Amino acid sequence: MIVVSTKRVSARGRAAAPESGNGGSERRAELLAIAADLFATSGFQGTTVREIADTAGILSGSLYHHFDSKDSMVDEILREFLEYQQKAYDDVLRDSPDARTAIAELVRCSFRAIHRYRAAVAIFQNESGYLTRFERFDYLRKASADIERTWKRVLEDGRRAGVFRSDLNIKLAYRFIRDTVWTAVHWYNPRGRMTAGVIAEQYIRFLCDGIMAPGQE
Amino acid sequence: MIVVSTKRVSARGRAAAPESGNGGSERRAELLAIAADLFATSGFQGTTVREIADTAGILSGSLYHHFDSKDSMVDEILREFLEYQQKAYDDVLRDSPDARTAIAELVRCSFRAIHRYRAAVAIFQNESGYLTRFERFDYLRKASADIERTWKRVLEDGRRAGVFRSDLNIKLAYRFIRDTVWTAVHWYNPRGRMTAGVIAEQYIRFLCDGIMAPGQE
Amino acid sequence: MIVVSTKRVSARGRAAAPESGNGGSERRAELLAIAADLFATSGFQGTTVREIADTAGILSGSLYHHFDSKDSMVDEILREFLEYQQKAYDDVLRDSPDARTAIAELVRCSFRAIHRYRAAVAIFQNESGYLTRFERFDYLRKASADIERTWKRVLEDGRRAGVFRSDLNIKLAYRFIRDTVWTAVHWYNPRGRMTAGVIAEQYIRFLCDGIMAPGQE
Amino acid sequence: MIVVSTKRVSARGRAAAPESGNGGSERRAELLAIAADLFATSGFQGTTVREIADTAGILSGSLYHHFDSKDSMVDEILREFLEYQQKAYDDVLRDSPDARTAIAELVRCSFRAIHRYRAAVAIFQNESGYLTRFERFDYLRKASADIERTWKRVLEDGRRAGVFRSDLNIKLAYRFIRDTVWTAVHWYNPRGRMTAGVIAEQYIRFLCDGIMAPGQE
DNA sequence: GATGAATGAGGGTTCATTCAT
DNA sequence: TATGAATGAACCCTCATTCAT
Repeated sequence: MIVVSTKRVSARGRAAAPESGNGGSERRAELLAIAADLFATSGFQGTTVREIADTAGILSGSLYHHFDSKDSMVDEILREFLEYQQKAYDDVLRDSPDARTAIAELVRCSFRAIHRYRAAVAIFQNESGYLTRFERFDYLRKASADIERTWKRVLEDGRRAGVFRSDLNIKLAYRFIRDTVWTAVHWYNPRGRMTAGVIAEQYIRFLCDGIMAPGQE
Repeated sequence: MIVVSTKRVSARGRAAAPESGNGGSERRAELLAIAADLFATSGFQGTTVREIADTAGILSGSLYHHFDSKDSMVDEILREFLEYQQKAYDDVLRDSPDARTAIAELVRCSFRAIHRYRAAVAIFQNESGYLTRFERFDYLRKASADIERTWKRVLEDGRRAGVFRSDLNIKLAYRFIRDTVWTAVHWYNPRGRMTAGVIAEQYIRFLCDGIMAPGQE
Repeated sequence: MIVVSTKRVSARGRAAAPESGNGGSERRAELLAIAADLFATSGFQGTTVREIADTAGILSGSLYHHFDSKDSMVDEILREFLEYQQKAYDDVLRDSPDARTAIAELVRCSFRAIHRYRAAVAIFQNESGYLTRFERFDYLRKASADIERTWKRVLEDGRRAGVFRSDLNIKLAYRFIRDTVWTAVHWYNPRGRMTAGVIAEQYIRFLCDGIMAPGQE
Repeated sequence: MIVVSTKRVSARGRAAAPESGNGGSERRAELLAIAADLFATSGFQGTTVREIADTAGILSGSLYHHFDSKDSMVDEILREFLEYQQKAYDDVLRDSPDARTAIAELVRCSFRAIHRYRAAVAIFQNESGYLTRFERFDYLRKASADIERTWKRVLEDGRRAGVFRSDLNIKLAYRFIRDTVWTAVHWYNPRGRMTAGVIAEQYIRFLCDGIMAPGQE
């Protein structure tokens, strides 16, 4: 019998290449989608490998033909999202003519991610704290830092250029925006009447102009 | 000092009163504080009863002299906070002369809660989804609805009175505010330079006026 | 071979079907027999899941691959026996030409059960009181009532027909017989010289004629 | 401070003399009665020390001022009953003019015990098997043997004297009688219409003459 | 006599994971 | 690829018992 993959990996070690070279198989993708939804809904720790398997209609042991471990599953889910997200943010930075546009584009782009990678975004929000306890997920910290840098750069540029208030507390503004935008993933309904795009526009308005009526102050 | 709720019976295991235990003792309060911190930091499921006991310097079994169960602990932690919070919100509604003031007071009052009940607020944010799976924690849903009603009433009043923009989407505005305010609990540092009060004022400013410089639009 | 009952849901913990497990496997039957013996010998509460597993040569956790819980094990053990027993009693009622024959057949049939389902009979005797505290085991009460009805019907028929003494206290006679017959399970030795059949005949004689020598009174 | 009693006793050791010399205090007797009832109803293992204490209105730790251990409680309960019972049986043996009378008296005397020491009798029936695993309760085996010897002697005498059937299987007859008589403790109701005395007479009739109508056979 | 806090061993159960088939 | 049986560690909780106050 020819041994193809090794997948030894003492728990929480690095990701041993799953089955035959890459993550291509469709079954894999299905399983990953199922896992992502469950992780997003019930939490990573709150989801058992058996639940994933049950939902997929197989036995829990069979999942290990596709993935090394539960950790590998989140890992893959998160990496895919983060790769997309970093590229998207970079594009915004490159293409925006001014800070006003850039901020708006970052918001739009974030809501697009919420739409496309809903489960992954939720997991990133909820489980980063837990996962970064393990070396394997150190990259989550780096990803957060990258995201933070992107937003702060735009905010600083805008303040310097007189687009944003001169007394703007960058750190606080960043947190304000980040929290309200990303937390939206928890209630966003992809099949609801409010599309991600519509919500994004409203949020941009909130962020830029606040909620007061003109003339009120 | 707030009077705790204590063992209201109901699902997830009969709540047999632990021997002699009651709501009074100081030890109880200590243990509860330890548990709250751990739940906030590591999640409810991510915290083991042994960890709580270890941190308290006793054996895990000894915890059950004071509490019926792990569930009872979160229950008590959450009830204390919610009781405080509901009263605080009611006071704001009663005492605010206009919507502008009311919104500002709600924000201040929320940040005071974040300061005083940091762990409980974090738990309420993070674990409501999980806990409301169990009958015993149905009241969390009700509490969320109460909070929502409070904010929305103020927003509607303000819009009607012409204080807030006439095209304000109440539902969306509520979520925008709620998410950014309450999520702050995750990074708020009670010993940091930015006090809860200072953050509150800045957030009020963001919410009311946005981040744009005057004249920009 | 009797078809087992298997996980009918109901109280005392949700009965989540163990992975893949079903009513068919031989391993299951082995494990059930081991558990039954231990429950009969040491009591249900007096038997630990670890003891069952040790006796079976596996780890305690592995039992849960086959059964939902300790409760499920007794449940299955008892249901199999009761199903058999009810059918057997019904057959006697249907086939007996007169009360004398019927009583004798009921005794024989009970001793056959003691022989075939020794452990289950002992558990039914010893643990019904404890188990019926839980909703899940309500059916034990019903089973007892069915058995009682069967015997009493025969006793009443016989008294009416003049086969049994006209002053026979049915209720007391039933208890007298039931207690002496079923309690025999505690000392009956399936490999002893006295077979179940022999004991049954002697017991029939005791019941019908007493122990006095003819002419004595 | 004057140390009066030692009560060290490594678990399941011999009974260290309880408090100041004897078992006289009334509180003791109350507590013992409570424990006996619970042991009889819920089993020895099925009764927790805390339940006993709760029923008595004290904390579980406080029980240990009266008794060395849970074991000591059953021990005392059983010893009192057995002492009474042995004396009673001896009296019967001494005073009965013939086997017929002796058997009847043994039955009456057993039902008197069931009435007076109901809980103890039930415990002796149900828990002997478990308790005799421990050295401390070896005397239970001896007590059973004594009881057996008493009955068998009467049965043998009666058979030899032609009072009982000449083909009587002594061993089986003993078990038949013992089981039916002692098991009655499980349903006997001291406040019911059927007094222990009445039941005894009926049982004597069953034992001696059986249930058949005269002339039937 | 009683309390209240704690111990320490053990109970039933869960769950990620392994592996022969 | 999947199954089914098993592992082993950990989890929440129980309970008899101890002991300072």
